[in-house]
Amino acid sequence: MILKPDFDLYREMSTKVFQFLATFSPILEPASIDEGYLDITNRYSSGTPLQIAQQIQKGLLETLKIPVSIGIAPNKFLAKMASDLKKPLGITVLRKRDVPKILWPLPVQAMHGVGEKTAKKLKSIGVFTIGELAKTEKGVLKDLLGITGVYLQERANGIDHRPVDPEAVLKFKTIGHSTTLSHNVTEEHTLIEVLRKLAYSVSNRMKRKRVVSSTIQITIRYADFQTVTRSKKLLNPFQEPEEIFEYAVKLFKQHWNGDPVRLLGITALDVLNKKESIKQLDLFSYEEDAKNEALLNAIEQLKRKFGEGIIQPVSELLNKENNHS
DNA sequence: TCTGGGGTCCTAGGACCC
DNA sequence: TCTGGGGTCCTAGGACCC
Repeated sequence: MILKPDFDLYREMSTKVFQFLATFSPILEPASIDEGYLDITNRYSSGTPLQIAQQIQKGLLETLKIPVSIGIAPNKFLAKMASDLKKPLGITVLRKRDVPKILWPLPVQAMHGVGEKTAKKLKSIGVFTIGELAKTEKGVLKDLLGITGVYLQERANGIDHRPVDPEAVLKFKTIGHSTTLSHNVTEEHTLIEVLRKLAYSVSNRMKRKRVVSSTIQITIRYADFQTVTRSKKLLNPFQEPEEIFEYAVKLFKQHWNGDPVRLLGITALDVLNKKESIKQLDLFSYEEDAKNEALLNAIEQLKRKFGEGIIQPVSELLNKENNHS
């Protein structure tokens, strides 16, 4: 039976699930529409971790008819791995001391964060399992994969210092919309009309979330699936649909090579809370600018007289006193 | 498996500055 | 006229995830 997806419904259910989870601990970090981390350290009054997990699983199944799998572990990585071990309606405890026995025999691809490309690179140096990854020297992995390699090696050893961050949802960085066209399109005016619709969607979402952005990006996917992104940082923050449309069209006309297009997208990068952006403007009002200039001049003079070393103490003092005079 | 839509994080080169 | 060593910002793309 083929059904149409209904993302409004999924989002609504997702909100209910997270509201329910929040009753167990305020330290809740949604990781996607259907996954999240809950820090229940110091929440033992509600029961043991296993009892809490059972309450969550039972509660969600009975009230929302949502079956979930839960991983209980000392950090985010192990919890995620644990939740994947038993899949429908599982509860899995993964202790750090059990990592060698449970995780190490698994192929590297089973690790959260290792995809096809990384697995292939690891294979090229003879690393096939999580255990082999855990025992590989960090320097070797850094050369092969950069900082990601260092993180992966730590995680393969059960180490993950990332906190569960309930503020993370508020720190979203991009808002974008894209659409795959029903057929490949070559007519410019048709493509521009698509950009107009996308611009309005992006603007709507930005307004709902009360953010502005000063960097716009467009995505063009050609018939052969080759995908190109082009971005531009602008002088002033934007939020209005007509602004977004105008800049998007500009970028599109500059960079479209005329070939048939399969997908178009517009994304606002580096989005900023509107309140914060106003605050920043306030800080740099003319009056403040004048004060800052006087301050910078004073610092310059001190630097000339006493050398670079004077800068640190002065700025620390200013921070401490919170008094620019 | 001929591939939807929404994201995050990391890398790297070039322009520019002191 | 060219040079070293340190840094930031902007832009484009890759890998990965749900």
